[in-house]
Amino acid sequence: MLITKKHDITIKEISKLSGASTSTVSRVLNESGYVSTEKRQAIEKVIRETNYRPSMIARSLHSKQTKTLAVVLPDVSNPYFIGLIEEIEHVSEGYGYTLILINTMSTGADKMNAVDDPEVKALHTIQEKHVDGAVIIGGEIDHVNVDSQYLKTLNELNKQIPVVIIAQKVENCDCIFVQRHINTGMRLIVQHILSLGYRKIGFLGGKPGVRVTEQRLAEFEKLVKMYTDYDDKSVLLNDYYLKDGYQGIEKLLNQTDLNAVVAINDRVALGAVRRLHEMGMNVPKDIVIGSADQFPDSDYYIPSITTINQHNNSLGKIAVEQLIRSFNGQPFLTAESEFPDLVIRESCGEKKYSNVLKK
Amino acid sequence: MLITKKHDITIKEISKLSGASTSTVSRVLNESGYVSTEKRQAIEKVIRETNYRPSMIARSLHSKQTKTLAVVLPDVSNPYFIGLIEEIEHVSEGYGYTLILINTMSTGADKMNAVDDPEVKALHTIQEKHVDGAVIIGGEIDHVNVDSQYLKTLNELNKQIPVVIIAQKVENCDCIFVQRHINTGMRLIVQHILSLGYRKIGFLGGKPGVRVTEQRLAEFEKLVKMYTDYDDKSVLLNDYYLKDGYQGIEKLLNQTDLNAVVAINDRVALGAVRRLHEMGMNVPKDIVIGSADQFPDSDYYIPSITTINQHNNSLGKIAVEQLIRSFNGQPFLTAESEFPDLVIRESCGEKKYSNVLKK
DNA sequence: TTGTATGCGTTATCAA
DNA sequence: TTGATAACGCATACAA
Repeated sequence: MLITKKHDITIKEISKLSGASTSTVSRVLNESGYVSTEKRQAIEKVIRETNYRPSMIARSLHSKQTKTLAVVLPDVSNPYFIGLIEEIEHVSEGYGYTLILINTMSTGADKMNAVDDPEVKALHTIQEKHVDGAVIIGGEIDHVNVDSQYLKTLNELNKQIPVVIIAQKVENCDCIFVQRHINTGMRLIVQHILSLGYRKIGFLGGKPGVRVTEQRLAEFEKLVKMYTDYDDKSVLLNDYYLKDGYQGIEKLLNQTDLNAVVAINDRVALGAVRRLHEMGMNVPKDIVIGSADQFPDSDYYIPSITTINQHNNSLGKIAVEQLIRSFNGQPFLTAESEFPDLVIRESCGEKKYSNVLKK
Repeated sequence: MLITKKHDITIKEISKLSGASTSTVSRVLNESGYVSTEKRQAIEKVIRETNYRPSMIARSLHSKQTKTLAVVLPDVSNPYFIGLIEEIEHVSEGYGYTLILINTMSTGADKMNAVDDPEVKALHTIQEKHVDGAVIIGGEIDHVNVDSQYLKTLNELNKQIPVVIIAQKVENCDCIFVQRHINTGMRLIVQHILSLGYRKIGFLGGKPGVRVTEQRLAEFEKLVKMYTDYDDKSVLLNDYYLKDGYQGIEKLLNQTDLNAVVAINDRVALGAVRRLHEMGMNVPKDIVIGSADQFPDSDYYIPSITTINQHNNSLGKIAVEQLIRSFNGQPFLTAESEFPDLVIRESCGEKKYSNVLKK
């Protein structure tokens, strides 16, 4: 059974059916120029009856804009990205833009050469689809050493359409950057734990070679060195997922003795809490776990996670607005997200636990 | 500072620069027809140097296909949908299709009239953008009484492009449906709890008026009535989120005495577990909580949630493949997801707790 | 107030 | 093997 879909109705047919020229139909479509009430009503009637909708693609060919934005990210299943997508979608919709979503991790292609690199491929797709602007979140651009081929492609794309990147600024990249406060969040959580009296503090999660992670680690080390005898065995980097907290915490505790751990985010924290539970240790009684990056739902965990609200979603709004400004030829503002907040919950315990300095 | 983006390079300019006609350039672009090695190399050189990429929108105007699929869903922050998006993205990418994402809840518009209805609007957008096919997940179509205006729009869209809906089949809708096993999952979890010996079992979460929820509830009631003295006070419907489990469990226990609860999904289950914890009750010792729909990560909760793996993601793959089949004029297969599996974890306890019939 | 003609970037038909 | 040219659906400049 071969399915034959009905031929799309065009402005020409509306023109014929209504006895007006295509120009006149176009005029009522765009509410531009003068059209007699008589003709207008006839045309509107036909449009209604035929369920006609002008083709955006034909329109785009003429107008040079597609009213479409692209969002590129490595992993839609990551809560950090999901919040951003939601916000970007919401704001874009408000401005009349539709979203194209590209999940670069989903390709699973080996990164053998530039052509097969999913991120480079994503940029090519963007160019072909002629979106009006693009938001890029994380991925290659987050690396300490950004692949030069990727960077080149990115800069070329940016010559054609405005590209906003949600990440820490990269020197030789011409795109617009929207970033989070770099060290504030980490400082807040580490100082909280130090203030509670803990002195054997570890760092868990995050990928080596990723700038945010390296920067957070540096800030962590700076602070911890200030107040404790720092031991670099108290650091374990792996990745950002639950399993990394789960597996990592055990390794970390085998390496060194700790009574507090800062996890790179709530997922890693949850993974760690779970493993500790299985090992017969209670959080926060036996060991406290804080997180440097709040994810949704972690207030429902047992224990709930003491963490940092980085106001990630505000980045999404800012990103889209920078794009819109760019369309209008307005200068972009130097953009940073809202100031991070410490969110005190259960996983680091309460004041009462901290009357004595915790060795 | 007004940003002037560089004029897009077109096939014409490649033609000029390479000294060949646009036809010839088009031929090397599409590897169609014969082109002398000499010309081909000249053209390829220019393409490389100029970084030229053909405009998909101009191509689409001619070819009548955009190589784009639309995905419409109510709420991207819902883990059930995220898993599907991920799968749909992955499979689509494999077939060379890009995704447009429409999150109907994000508009927040009041559903006062059909024109402002975000879901109807989404269908209009799809039509305008001339995507090749659409996947619709949940939303209005899930309601017991589907809005007639919406249904009409949906059927009209389906005349123009293939539309796959991931939901239980609706009688007067002509689209292709891809569905989950209706009652199997609920049966598995209820029978598990009954088998453990519990006899005072409640039902928590899900929205009244939504078909999946009503069907699951019906199945729940059927089974529970078979083995226990059923009391309709043991049912509380509200919604699908954490807060619904959190708030709902308390109300439910105020209504009636229970020693087991089936939650509509893992999020609701987690919300309930958390509230019970705060109320000083232990899960599973004081009360057991099972879930009818597995979400990611619930194996890390404390306690981990005993639940049903509905293999939701397989629906995403099936949906895209139905679309592709449709493009090729192949008949669609009656599609159901994989058979659900009971996932025994901690929240319903273990065998040892069930030696005696639990009143 | 309305209609004709042209162009947008590409592909395909048809000659050459 | 190659190059004009028409066509895709729409918007606009220009005429009428």
